[in-house]
Amino acid sequence: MKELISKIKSSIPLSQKAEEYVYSISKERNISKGETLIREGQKVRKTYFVNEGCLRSFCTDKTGKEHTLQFAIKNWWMSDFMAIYSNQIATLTVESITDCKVIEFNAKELEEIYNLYPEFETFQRKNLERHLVSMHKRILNQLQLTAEERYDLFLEQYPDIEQHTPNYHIASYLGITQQSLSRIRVEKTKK
Amino acid sequence: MKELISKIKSSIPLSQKAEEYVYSISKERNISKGETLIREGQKVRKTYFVNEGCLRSFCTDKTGKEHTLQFAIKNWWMSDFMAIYSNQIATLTVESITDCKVIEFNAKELEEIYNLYPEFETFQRKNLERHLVSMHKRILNQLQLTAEERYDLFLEQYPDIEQHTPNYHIASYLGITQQSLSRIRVEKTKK
DNA sequence: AAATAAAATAACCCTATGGTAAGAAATGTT
DNA sequence: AACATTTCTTACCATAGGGTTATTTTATTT
Repeated sequence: MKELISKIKSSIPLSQKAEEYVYSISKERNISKGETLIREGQKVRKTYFVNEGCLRSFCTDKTGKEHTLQFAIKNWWMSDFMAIYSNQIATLTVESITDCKVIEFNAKELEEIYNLYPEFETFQRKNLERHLVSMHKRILNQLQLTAEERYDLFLEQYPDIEQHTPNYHIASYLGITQQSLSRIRVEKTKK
Repeated sequence: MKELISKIKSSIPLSQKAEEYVYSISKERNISKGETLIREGQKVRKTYFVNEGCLRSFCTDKTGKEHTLQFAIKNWWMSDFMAIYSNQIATLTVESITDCKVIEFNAKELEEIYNLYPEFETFQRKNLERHLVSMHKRILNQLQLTAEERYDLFLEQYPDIEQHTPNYHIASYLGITQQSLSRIRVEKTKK
């Protein structure tokens, strides 16, 4: 819990009571590599804050192919936000691609904090802003960069992920096939 | 202003004072087609709420090609949120693609409402959630749909935009060239 | 209505990426 | 260490979409 609280405290003032409440509704969990935290088609009850390791969210299309929406590393939130915010069944699956330390929140209880402690709503609003910025950048990158440029950027943004996840997950994040990524990687070593 | 207030009131309770404050810092503006509201490279001072018409935000790459990030129709906010939330110079241009009625806010003053009226922060948090959901969907569509499927979806989501904007803006939103979109449209009429 | 400008389509060929399948390399398991 | 499984690479051809340029259509201006 330390991690989240220190993160919160550095960005907004948080009262003793608010801090205690956050403790009371959260649960530190050690997740081992390959666990599924949220499953497509089921109700989404949890939201996760990553302290260590990496989570991945993806959807599966009709042909069975996976498409990675996000990798969440330290200090990022992860859930199926489409499901939570629109009150629908999960369309995403969330799984751990490394051993992780996460803080688990019940999504409903997290909603209720806002009424009790407005300072927490400020914290969450800022997280949403940060998340939105990151999604805007992602969309623009997808529109204007080549697959190779996107891969370079990915390596910059997530320098630690490459070692921990198979390349086809990265490919599915970049919007290309495993084979195309392999080709790009090979050409890179030639240069 | 009526529009925004009614929108706010339907989603959250808003005190008389908060309502008056929102009035005091906002300005109704009639925008004619083709005006530039935010310009790439300049400081971003304004955020817009669309009551009528349609705004478009886009970035321009090294080769001069435009990439459309968003179309904003009734009840959506528009600005360069990357610039505002990261306190940087605009990388986007925002222009009107039809005559519009918008409510203009000074972005800084909008920040200050949150301290004065926490109920406004709730409103804004919900807007951010809605916006985030829309971006997540957009990314997943880009990853899993063909250009033609994305175009079909676009026509569903923005049935009124097609008549008001040149096709190359739509193409730049879909991530394809004007010529490819033309090809898709022609094939569609054959079917 | 004529002239001009802007947008859309068409036709060319080219390139990046996809699909499939097979083999090589790496990793995990007994 | 041997085997099985997973992941990565290679090679083939197929295809969607890009770049360029020309032509047609539509919209705008005079």
